[in-house]
Amino acid sequence: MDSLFNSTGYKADLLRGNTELLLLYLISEFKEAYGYRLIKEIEGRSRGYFRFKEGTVYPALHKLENTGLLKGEWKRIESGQERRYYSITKKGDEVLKKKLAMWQDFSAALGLVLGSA
Amino acid sequence: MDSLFNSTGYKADLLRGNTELLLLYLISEFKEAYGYRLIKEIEGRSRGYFRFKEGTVYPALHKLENTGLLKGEWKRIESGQERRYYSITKKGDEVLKKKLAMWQDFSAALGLVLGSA
DNA sequence: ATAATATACATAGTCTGTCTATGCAATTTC
DNA sequence: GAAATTGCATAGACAGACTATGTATATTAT
Repeated sequence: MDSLFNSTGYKADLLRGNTELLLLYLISEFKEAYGYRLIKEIEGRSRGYFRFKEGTVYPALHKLENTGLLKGEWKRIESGQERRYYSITKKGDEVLKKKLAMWQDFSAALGLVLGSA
Repeated sequence: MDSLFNSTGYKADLLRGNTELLLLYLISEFKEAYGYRLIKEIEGRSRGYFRFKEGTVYPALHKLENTGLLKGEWKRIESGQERRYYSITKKGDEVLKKKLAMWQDFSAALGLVLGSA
């Protein structure tokens, strides 16, 4: 199939570069969050628009941790399950600010070209 | 270098999926346009923000023509140079409308998550 | 005159983020 | 006890934007 859409309902390409922004933003807001929770939170806040794939989120979190933007820690909850909790680092906070500004600049520029800022 | 930016000044990832939107939009507005003109027009309208690469635009135009969204035609101008002029097809116009709506939905959803629509 | 810049198009190859698909394991709900 | 949910993981496919390079003519600057 050669559709504009994929299983998520939106074009995956649009997400490029914004996944990290969303993850950093929410982890910063929550102080501490784990992958599964983030997937559900993003889906909820966007009223079901975003439906992040595990194959997108977990590798992204690993990368953010490996590059020092997040700090991860395993915690065992009452039920016995393990969860990896992430918190944002100082460096991560700086990158978050930059990515936010980049998104705003980008969408403003696109609006300029489309004549409908 | 592990910068957030590339030579264009913005993160290339953000452009993903939006290049075709911009090209279709401007060709639709101009009725007829050629690659080099589009590059300059997009740069001008975005006040220098977008600086499309030839390696991005020409292959994109070829793809849009091959998939029937654009119709291309060689024309020789007075100076003797050849230009390939593109016009939008009926199918291209439908896709443009969809892509515009997709962009609006996407940025609205992102705004919801970021709590700053 | 001639060197540099602008116009105008082309394409092979690289890079990388998202997706698909699959796997494991415990818990909760039907 | 079967199915769905929670929770994490990763290999491989895919595709779009980039880098780099090539061609050719025209214009501007020195």
